[in-house]
Amino acid sequence: MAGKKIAAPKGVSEYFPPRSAAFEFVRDCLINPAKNAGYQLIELPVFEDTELFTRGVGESTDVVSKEMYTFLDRGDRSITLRPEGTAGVMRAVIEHGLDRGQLPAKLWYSGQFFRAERPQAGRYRQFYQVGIEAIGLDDAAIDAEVIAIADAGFKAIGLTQYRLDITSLGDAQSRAAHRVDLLNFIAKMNLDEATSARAAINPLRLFDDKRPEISKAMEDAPLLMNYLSESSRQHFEQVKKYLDVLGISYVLNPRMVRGLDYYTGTTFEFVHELLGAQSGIGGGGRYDGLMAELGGQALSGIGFGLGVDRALLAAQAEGVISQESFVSDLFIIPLGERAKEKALQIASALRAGGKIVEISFGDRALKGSMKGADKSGARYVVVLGDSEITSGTVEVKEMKTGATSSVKIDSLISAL
RNA sequence: GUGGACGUAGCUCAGCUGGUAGAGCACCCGGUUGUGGUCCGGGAUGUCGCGGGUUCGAGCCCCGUCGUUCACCCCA
Repeated sequence: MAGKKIAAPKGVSEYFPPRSAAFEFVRDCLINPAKNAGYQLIELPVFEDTELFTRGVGESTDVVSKEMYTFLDRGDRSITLRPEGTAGVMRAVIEHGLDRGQLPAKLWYSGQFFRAERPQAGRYRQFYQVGIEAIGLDDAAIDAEVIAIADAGFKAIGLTQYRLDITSLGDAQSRAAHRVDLLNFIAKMNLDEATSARAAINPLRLFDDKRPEISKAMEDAPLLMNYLSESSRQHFEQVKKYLDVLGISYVLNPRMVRGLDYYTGTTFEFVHELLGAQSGIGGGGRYDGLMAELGGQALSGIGFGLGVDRALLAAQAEGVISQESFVSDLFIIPLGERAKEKALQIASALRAGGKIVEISFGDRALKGSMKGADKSGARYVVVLGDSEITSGTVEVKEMKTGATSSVKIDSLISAL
């Protein structure tokens, strides 16, 4: 009869009481600024045709080449659990013509994402993200607004010990010009095999290498920032100006690298100071070629993904989440069968009126039920027995003060 | 995928040079009839991650495996 215990799959993040309340709080903090800015919900599948990611995110990226959960479904279709959100949103926008109305199309989403990496502090195989996408607008003001929305979410949580890194990856011409010089520079560097292989795929990656000898050598490497075309440069100047107007401080980081191939122009990253190696709590940027790459019209886009798990970790590291226990309005303790039935009726009436009501079932000892009421943080407690039912009156006890007062059962809702 | 640390009750952990398991918190019951938070008394709980080996005997030693964790790679 004793079955073997089944554990959760490796590396997933799970939230259960009491911490789940903090998770919910953090997630809502990150979502609300998007809603307040007029973004609308898009709810998408967690699995997609594998080709969406190989084409959209880029075959050469680590995410696609070694971190995807890919499998064949029963119809022999290659399916992949989504490793990020933007590609799926673009697919849906193109498929359902969401780009046919007034632009920009402004969408937000939240949910689980999947990457088959080795788990680590703040890095899970299933993780939660909140994201937004603004599609079809080139105005630099939207870049700043998108960044501001992310920033507002982190501020709503109460985070202060983080910084915003921004840079511009420029347009195609900017990057092509820079790439030639960068490859020449790297060719003189005498790298080990694995590293030069990475450099061949995307030379920008070397800017991100944490090994001291590499990062030292890269100090003199040519920066993409100095190769920006005139239009890219102007756009970026505008973004910075709008950020200044918004009072959002940022660090210009020309060595910043993002892991997804589709980024162009403005890119940014929020980095938390107390988090250890996986310190990115959110990031995003422009992806002006993605729509066309996926078969849609050539529209630009900008968006972000924010890590709910990491934001929660950051909030705990900063100690900004108040230990707010669950609080119900009323806790009813029925004594006896008749009282149990009455309690069910009272509770459903009060709940219909929007009150949070719990009933202590199971015929526990009164003392135990009272302890349960205490633990739940209930504001009021009512003990319901035969005498209360016949009199139609209960003693309502306020848990914080211990004071009681008589209330007609029928007028409980107004008394609470 | 690579490397280090760890894996004992629900949680946090103790367990000396190998001799068949403990504390605190939490939980349950009680301290005279139906009112919590303090205090006192009592109680239940573990195949010591799993599998194998060494040994008269292993939670303590060895090997493997799974998991957790930290770092690299990479990223939210």
